[in-house]
Amino acid sequence: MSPMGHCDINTTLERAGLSKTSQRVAVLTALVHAESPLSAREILQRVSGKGRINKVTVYRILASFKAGSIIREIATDHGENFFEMACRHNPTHPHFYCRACRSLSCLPSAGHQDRWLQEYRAADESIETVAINFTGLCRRCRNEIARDPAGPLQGPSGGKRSSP
Amino acid sequence: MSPMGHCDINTTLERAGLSKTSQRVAVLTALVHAESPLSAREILQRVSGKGRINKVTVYRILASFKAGSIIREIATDHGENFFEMACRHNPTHPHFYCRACRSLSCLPSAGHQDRWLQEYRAADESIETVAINFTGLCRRCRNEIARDPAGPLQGPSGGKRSSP
DNA sequence: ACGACAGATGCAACTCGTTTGCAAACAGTA
DNA sequence: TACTGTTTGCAAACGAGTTGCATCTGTCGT
Repeated sequence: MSPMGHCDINTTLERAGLSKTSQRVAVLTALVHAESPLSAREILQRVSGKGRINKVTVYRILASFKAGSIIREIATDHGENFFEMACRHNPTHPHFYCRACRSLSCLPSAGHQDRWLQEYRAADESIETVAINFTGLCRRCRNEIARDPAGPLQGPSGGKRSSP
Repeated sequence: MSPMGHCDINTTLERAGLSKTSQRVAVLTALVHAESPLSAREILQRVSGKGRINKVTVYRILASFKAGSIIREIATDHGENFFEMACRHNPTHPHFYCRACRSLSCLPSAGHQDRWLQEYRAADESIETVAINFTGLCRRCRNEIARDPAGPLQGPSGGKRSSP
């Protein structure tokens, strides 16, 4: 989907002033190769195979990456946040969040987003980021509901946790 | 700031098919009179004075209000979500979230928001809501940092929880 | 007004994402 | 190689939000 895998791991870490540890390389690699934004949990899963790494370390690495503007964080209802590369190959764009399966996907850029950021920044220099988030049901969940309207996936409202 | 207080409590509850309990009236009143979106915690505080009410009840009431399209929910990094009236006196608009004091405020509507919702809906009917969220430092926190750059409020990155 | 019943509330305990404190492991440098 | 600041792992904590269940309360029919 997104033109990923372009960013060099070493260069990226260097430019952010971060030393090259195996854990940071692993997390960054996972993010660079991700087809869509990843949650901390997903990152931990993908990285656990290669070498020993801890949940806490993942969170700390993500915090340092965000501090170095290597990645962006995308908030969702439900508390679980997602992370994606913030390199020039991946300009800011809207996201779509499925309230049923709680997956996040990227939408084509509306083009306005960075322009807005500039405009609003001029008006009030404290603004640092813009996020445009769409919510609804992804195709798969919509079909699932059509098949079983009484299932665990309710209408545009419903409970928060989908799994018991 | 926002032209609130216009919505009749009874009518609003009735139209959503919700019985008129003292707790629902209290929560709805708090939201109608709020000058900016409120978190569940803030709602609980404001409502605790008037009659007995429980945290869980607040969450359940908010869920039912959202189900009835009485309110909108605004997600933030940090997991704490905010709620605001969704009546016709308060059309959808962007929000600004201060990453330091974690307050949420309303921004003037860019006008695009509802139009976008229509357009994207046409392309993929599963989309239900759009959210436009700006992040940064509010005026107060910016000044605070200027005064004490080594204080608890770091740069555009930093940790999440501000309190110990 | 009264009584019954579905729906709403309170309480306690829980889940889950995220954070903190501290000691052990590590990287970069002298 | 020894030294020193950084990074990691572990366990425990935190806070928002949720669930199960017993109790209470609107609402509706009489």
